[in-house]
Amino acid sequence: MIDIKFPDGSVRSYEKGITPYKIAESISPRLASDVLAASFNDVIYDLERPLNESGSLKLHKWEDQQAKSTFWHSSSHLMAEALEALYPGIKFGIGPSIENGFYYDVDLGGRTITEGDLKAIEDKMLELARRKESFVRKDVSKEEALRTYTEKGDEYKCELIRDLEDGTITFYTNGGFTDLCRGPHLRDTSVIKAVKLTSIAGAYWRGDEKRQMLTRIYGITFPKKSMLDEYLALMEEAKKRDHRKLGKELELFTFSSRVGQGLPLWLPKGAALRERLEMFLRKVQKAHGYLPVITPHIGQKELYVTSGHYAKYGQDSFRPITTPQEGEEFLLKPMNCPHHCEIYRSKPRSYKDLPLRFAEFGTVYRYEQSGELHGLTRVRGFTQDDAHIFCRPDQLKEEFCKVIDIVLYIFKTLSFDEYVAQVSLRDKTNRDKYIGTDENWEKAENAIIEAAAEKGLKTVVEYGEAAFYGPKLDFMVKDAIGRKWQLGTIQVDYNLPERFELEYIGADDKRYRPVMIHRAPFGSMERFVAVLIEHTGGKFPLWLTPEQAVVLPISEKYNDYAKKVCEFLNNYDIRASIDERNETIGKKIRENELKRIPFLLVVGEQEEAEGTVSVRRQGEGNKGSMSMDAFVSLVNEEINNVTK
RNA sequence: GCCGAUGUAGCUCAGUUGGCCAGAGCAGCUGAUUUGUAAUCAGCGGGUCGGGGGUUCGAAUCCCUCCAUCGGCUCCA
Repeated sequence: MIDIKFPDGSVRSYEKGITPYKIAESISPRLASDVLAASFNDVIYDLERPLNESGSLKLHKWEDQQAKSTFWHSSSHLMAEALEALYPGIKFGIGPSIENGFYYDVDLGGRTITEGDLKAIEDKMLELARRKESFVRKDVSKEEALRTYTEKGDEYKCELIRDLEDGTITFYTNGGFTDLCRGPHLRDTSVIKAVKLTSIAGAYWRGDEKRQMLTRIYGITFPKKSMLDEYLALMEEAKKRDHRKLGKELELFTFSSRVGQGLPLWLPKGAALRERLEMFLRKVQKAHGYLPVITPHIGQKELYVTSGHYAKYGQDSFRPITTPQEGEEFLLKPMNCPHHCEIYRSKPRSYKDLPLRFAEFGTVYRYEQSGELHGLTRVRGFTQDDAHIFCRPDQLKEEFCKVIDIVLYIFKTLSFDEYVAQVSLRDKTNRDKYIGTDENWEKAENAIIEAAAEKGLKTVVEYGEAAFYGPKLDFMVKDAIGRKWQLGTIQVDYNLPERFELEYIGADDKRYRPVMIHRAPFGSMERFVAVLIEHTGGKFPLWLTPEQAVVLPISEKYNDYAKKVCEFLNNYDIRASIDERNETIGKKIRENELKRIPFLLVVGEQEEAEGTVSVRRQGEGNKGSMSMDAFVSLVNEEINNVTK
């Protein structure tokens, strides 16, 4: 007998060799039908894999990530089975589960698959799923595994097997398809009820651009048809919120192939929005002791040779700008830090001067690969809400805490209510990758961890994700429809102070090296505006939105009164305009609703007589009429509630 | 940069066995209408069919090339 401990702490005894599925059955038939995978001593197991020792067991239903990943991994095998049936001789790369679904990389020989073929593959998958084919696990020797795939002529699998250790290799079979796989898998295919193959793309074998390009087919599956419908509805919603689409519709920004790829042009409304965000941040930073500085868009090549960026990125980025002066070369700045280091160096610094916090909305240029450009989220010219804090090592933690305060204040004001912070630390097994002393790293990593804990941040720690020059803290927010975006970052840097030989004079009159913190709560104005558009669906908060109200005269007879209303509001710093086109009131309402203007003020005979406005809130309909003063208070109250 | 797809009016999109002057809706302009909470009516103007080259009696349609966009891969100081 073996003892199985459950998450609630209870322990039950079972016969040795019992499977997680049988255990689920012993608890309740309902559980047995819902359970998709199990974790035994924190390792994910097949439900049919015998348990031969005592340990702790958790049964995973769909809600658990472990269940989803098992479900999708099995789905990728199901897709592979369907593909092999439809395209005999096809070769397989890898087919893992991913955050939303799964993919499989395949080599079709000379054939191609297009979007039009996906339906047939989906149908085949559903047909196979209904056969209730079991996933059967089998241990094989390395020799046998190699022989199987050599016979099949699948060099990709052979390569994978060669990297595996003998004795750890397993095959899984579902129906007529057998795959090299460590598992785990579902009991059988019948629980896969809904299938959607979402896209098709090229992907290099093992992510190496010098190697064979395989065809990657993406898909997602669910245990219920209704879940697929929900998922597709969410995708639709995401499409509606796409910042590229809304940016065009709301006239916020555009691109021109004549200006160049990845170089956004901000239209008047977008510029107004962005400027307001900058003002907001400037105010917050001023209150936190930041000192605004301004630096040029270019710098001599030597500056970046000193910083080390030229050696690392010089060949792959914008090339130097030459001048009539022989040998003179300038670079577009790819970052603001070197300039800020030179500001630090502009005069001797005392330990009493620190921390120094230099802030700049600094526009930088990076030659991103053309295929990587995407709307405003990935561009070649962008403006960082940058600042560099130069401090003493003993001030590091406190400064970190203060930066976290700013970031959280921003999230709160802009209603990003869900977020996690990722702490990126060194890869402990490979210290050569990093510069700086162990002692400093230790100090910095602890400072970050402690600061995050003190501020009550929900964090995940990632080892090996630190930059070579220091550890960092990145913020990921969840938007209104649950998608995750990376925004702000806070990074510790020991490298640049060293390279620029930054110093301060200590209390003992000796020279010391300051620590530098890079931080950008938005990341960049471009990226942040993109995320804000997708988060709000274009319905920006009242204090931020380019146009707060529009006055709609019922007919041209009331244009004069509308003008009076508009001027009144403008006097109170409310951003209002008039729609005095000769159109029906219905049409004006429709169009201004679509422009997501928060307040529509209808005025006609009655309003003119009473000196009122009839207020309509975007998306909420008619709110009745009120005096102009009352409307001003209504707006101001809403704004003050958010930004105070 | 690589693989695949796409590119027709300001916007959304029709238009392939290659064949009269390339279409629609919305937007725009002109006029009528003077409107009470999500599209008033009529008329008019607008397109190097992404650019360039080629095949053909004839190209939006077929081929080559370049550019841009989209989905991925790789990358992200």
